[in-house]
Formats: sequence, structure tokens, C-alpha cells
Amino acid sequence: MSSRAPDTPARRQPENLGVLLREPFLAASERLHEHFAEHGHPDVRPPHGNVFQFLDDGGTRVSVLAERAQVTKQSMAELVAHLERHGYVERTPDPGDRRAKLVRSTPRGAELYALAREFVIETEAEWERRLGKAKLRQLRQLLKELNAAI
Amino acid sequence: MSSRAPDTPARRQPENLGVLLREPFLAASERLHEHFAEHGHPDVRPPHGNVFQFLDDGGTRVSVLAERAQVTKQSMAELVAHLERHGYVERTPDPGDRRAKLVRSTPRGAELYALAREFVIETEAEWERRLGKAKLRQLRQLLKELNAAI
DNA sequence: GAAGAAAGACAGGGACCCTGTCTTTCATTC
DNA sequence: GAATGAAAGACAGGGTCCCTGTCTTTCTTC
Repeated sequence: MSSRAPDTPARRQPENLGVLLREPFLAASERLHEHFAEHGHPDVRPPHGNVFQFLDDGGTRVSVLAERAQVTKQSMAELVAHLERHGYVERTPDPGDRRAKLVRSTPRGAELYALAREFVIETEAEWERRLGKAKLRQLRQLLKELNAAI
Repeated sequence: MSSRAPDTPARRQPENLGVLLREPFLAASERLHEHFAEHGHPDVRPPHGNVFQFLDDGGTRVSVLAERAQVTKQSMAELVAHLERHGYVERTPDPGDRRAKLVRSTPRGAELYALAREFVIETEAEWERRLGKAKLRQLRQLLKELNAAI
């Protein structure tokens, strides 16, 4: 540690918007997956959110999931295969198209989804306790506007 | 596309704070690296920010960089090696400790850093034009408080 | 019926991160 | 001053996530 300069440029500006946006997101994501691991789902990792997030109730094709998640069919197929191996989704033939298979959530997948929902609600409640109700609402509103503006 | 339900749960709640935080960060990061690529630095990728961001003017050991960036020495060593191969940093023996080497930015590295600074300033200015000065200041303030609260 | 498009499977590779191990050098302690 | 443990970095190997390219099967369109 002896080589560390006490006041480098990078340390003097922690108000960089990028860092301010990334930090809470990463912290929350990490905690979510720790929460999963502690509740019997250690094999679900951040990229697998790209599957659950885009799954329709009626089942969804891998190619559609890939398009929604902005990754290639091959990458999405691998994520789906992993989740299938661990019992979170199942693939059934699409009755309307013999080329296709429909990816669908299993009960275990639904359980995970419920766990995630709970965690998100609890995390936002925690932030609200710390920041205050008005400020968190304001923050959410501003973030919505920023997202809309981009 | 025929299998897509028009109104899935995931689509009805784009006000999830995690998504609202992640989206603008990712967009800005992508654009930054496109900007790099367009200006002669196609070999600098997002994780390499973990090197520049923590580099002191006087040079910094790989082990210190690793600790600051929260990755292992091995991972950091690989990032540094890549940047060294492409001329952005150099490693010189630490005069005070023959085990150690000091990672230091080259002129090319400084050029990249300047490019990044410019881009960040321009991006924030763009956001200010779209949101308005008051709202962006408010957003930054709230994000600072959120970060401090975590 | 033939041609092109679309869904998914399979092969292979790159980037980034990890654990484990080794050598060299330093710091501490007897 | 020698021995021991810690620290810096190098090297080997592996896992995850993503990619490009190619192939077969099936559907759609003309």
C-alpha cells in the first residue's frame, strides 16, 4: 500500500454520473444473487435474468428471447440449457411449428421469480427508509425521465 | 415473433429501479467504447477502465490495482498485460522493492484518459440539455445520497 | 415442387474472471 | 546473521458468457 498516492484524480471525483449509476445497481444485483444462493438457488447467475425477464406465460422461443435480450441465439440457448438442467425452465415442442420449441417456466422457476420480486420490493423499501419516501420517489421519477431521454 | 404476449409482467413494470439505473450506465459505457474505437483505440474495453481508474501518477503495483478494483492479482495482471501490449501502460521495476513493478501510464494512455474525460463531460452536457440543468443537478445529488446510504 | 427464410443444434474461439501453485524478495524474529 | 512467514508477481488450468460460422430440419412463398 506504500505506493498509493493519497489524492489521485480518480479519487477526487466520485460524482461521476456513470459511477453513481453503476454502484447501486451492482450492489443490488450482487445481493440479489447472494439471496438466491442462501435460499437454495446457487446456480442462478446474473445473465439468467435475461431469460426470466423476457419469458411469456405461454412459453417463448429461444430466438425470441435472444432478440429481446439483445444476444445471439447461441448465447441464449446456452442460458436456457443451463436453467433447464437445473429445473427452472422446460422446453416443449411448439405445436404450431415443428422447428420450434417453447421455453416455459417450471414451478421452481416461478418460485425463483417470486423470490426475486420479494427481494426487489424489500430492497426498494430499504432504500426508502434510508433516503426518505419523497427523495426516492423523486429519484425514480428523474431516472425514468433520463431513461426516456436516451 | 408470433409467440410474444403483448403484455407480460416484465413489460408492465419498467420502473424497476435496478433497470432504471443500469440502462443509462450501459448506454453511456457502450458509447464511450465506440468513441474510443472511432478514435484509434479499438483495443480498450470496459474492464480496462479498472486499470486507468486506479492508476496513480507515480505508478502503481498490480497487487494494489487488484485490491482497488476488487479483482484478483491474476485478473488485474492480465488487463495490465493487454494494455501494455497495446502501448497504454508500461511496467518498470520498483526501485524500492525488487519484487515489485510499477504500472505507469504512457503518453498514449494519457491521450486515452483525456479522450475519456472529454467524452464524460460531453455526455453529461448532453443529458443536461435533455433533462434540464436543475433536474440533472438534482439527479446527481440524489444518486450521491443513495450511494452514500449503501 | 423449388428457393429462400427461419428455428435450433453443433463446433470452435475469445475475453474476463477465478483457484492453486511456484519463485523471488522482503520483513521479522530468534 | 540465519530462519520463517508474508508479499509481489508469474504460470498453469478451468469456468462462464459471449461471439462467428456452419449445418439440418421445417416452414413459407412463388
